[in-house]
Amino acid sequence: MVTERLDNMQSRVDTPQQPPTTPRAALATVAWLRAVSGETLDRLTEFAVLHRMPPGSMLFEQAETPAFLLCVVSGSVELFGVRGSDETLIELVGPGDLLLPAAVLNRQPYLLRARVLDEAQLVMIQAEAFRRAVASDHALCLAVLACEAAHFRRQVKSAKNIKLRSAEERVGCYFLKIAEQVLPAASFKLTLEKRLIASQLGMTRETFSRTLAGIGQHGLQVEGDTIHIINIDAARARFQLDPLIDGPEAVQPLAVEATTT
Amino acid sequence: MVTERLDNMQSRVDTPQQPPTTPRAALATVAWLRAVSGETLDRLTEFAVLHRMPPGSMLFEQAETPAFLLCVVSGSVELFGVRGSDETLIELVGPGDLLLPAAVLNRQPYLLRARVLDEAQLVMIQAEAFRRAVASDHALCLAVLACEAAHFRRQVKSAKNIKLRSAEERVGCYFLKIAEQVLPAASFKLTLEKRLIASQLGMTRETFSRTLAGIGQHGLQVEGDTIHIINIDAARARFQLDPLIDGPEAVQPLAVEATTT
DNA sequence: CGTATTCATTGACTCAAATCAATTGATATA
DNA sequence: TATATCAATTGATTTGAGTCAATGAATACG
Repeated sequence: MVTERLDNMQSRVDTPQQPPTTPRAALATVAWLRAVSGETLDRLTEFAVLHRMPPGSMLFEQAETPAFLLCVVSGSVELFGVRGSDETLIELVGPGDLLLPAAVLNRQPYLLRARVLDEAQLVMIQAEAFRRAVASDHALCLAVLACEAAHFRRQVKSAKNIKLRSAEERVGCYFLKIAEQVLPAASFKLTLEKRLIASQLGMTRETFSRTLAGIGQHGLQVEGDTIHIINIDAARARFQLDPLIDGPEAVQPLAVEATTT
Repeated sequence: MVTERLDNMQSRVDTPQQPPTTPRAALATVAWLRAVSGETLDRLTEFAVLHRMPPGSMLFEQAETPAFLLCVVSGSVELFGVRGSDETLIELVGPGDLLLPAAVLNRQPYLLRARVLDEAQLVMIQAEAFRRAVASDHALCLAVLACEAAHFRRQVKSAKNIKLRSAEERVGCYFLKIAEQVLPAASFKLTLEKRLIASQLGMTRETFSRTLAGIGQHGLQVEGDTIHIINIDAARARFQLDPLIDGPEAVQPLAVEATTT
């Protein structure tokens, strides 16, 4: 029995036994900032604050102009596209990830609404301080580029998932992907609320709920928030995972071959 | 009567009367590379080639590992998500844009298939040379970051469009957006094939075709590839453009306030 | 405690959009 | 000129998925 929450998210450098208490210490836990100099991190966090926010906290609203760059240290944040009273989950962001750095860099309005899902620690860096640091520190710029590249690829995968697969296939692949990860466990629990999975997969709660029964016919029995892996081969036969859709997309620091010049 | 093809695309620095004949000259036409030093552009194009490709040419296939970074100088390129014999248009790329730089930077497989739409001139830069240049030149790194940020935001907008709007709304907003841009013209022509618009908007050709009749009831009469703006207010009333979905998303070079340090 | 409130499930029904199929028109191609 | 080929339209039909509504289960709360 394993949980799947972190599968969608960035891995931490290490498992911090005690949470960081300063912005500086918090950034030190972010894996993809490894190559950035201490001085730059000092500069970034000089006027930064580290906040702990309870679930449900609104971090920013769609169309707002960013005042801060937010970095998730722990917990998780949901990013919604909003239209009137409708919300659709566009991205789920976890430890080590930035919240829409593209908007902050470009001084453009946020395209999404951000709300805390699991109680989160967040580093808040002044937007202008962040821009200046990116503009003046090459290593940071490279790291942010890698981060942004990962975000882009996640979006493309999500678009392919939604445009190329039926609702049942999306749900089936979502479960099968987790099942493959937790094998040889015989079952696993969902850590995400079903309404969020449904929204992320581009369907209504009801449709999602209904497809669960259908999934049961293909080796994955759903019982509440527990999924029992009854027949993995049947699931594999019905739902074919595609690494170009279902594969993980981690932030990769840019690696170049040794310069022979 | 105005065409709309370029609306989705990057603007050129200037309108080059004669097309560039060397990779170096080609990169000089790319607006967002303005701040990059001539030496770096020289280094980038040292082993680069400038190719002219006819419509239909396949540039790379999904799952391939990038050997080159491709930069579109003129013409346009379609990027498809592929599943078996199904293709869905994920992005349409025009002059001045890079083809999936994220994959090239990360040495990861392409998530999409690239095919020439309008005869295109392309600069092909060795992948490793590109990575080295980004790793060693801060200005280039910043420029690519801005480019990648724009791509990310385009993807988010597309996801919101598809997940929050009905098929008719997507089509209506697509046309209305162009109509607003060409006003006070009374009509405009589509430069994109309808099947491509349909695919980009996440629907079948047939559905797209049918919605055209419905759109006609709201002030936008479709006749072949010409759209007549009969009643712009009716169209505005039915299809509400949202800048956070329909707004343009150009590559913006990072600007920082003057350092007062 | 009982009582809201939120989430999940289920049923009945509707409807939007896909599918299948045929036709037209336009553009190549032999 | 006849013949493929492909894009677009249109009709008939199916179906996948949304909507509306009711219920149960779990959790929060006064």
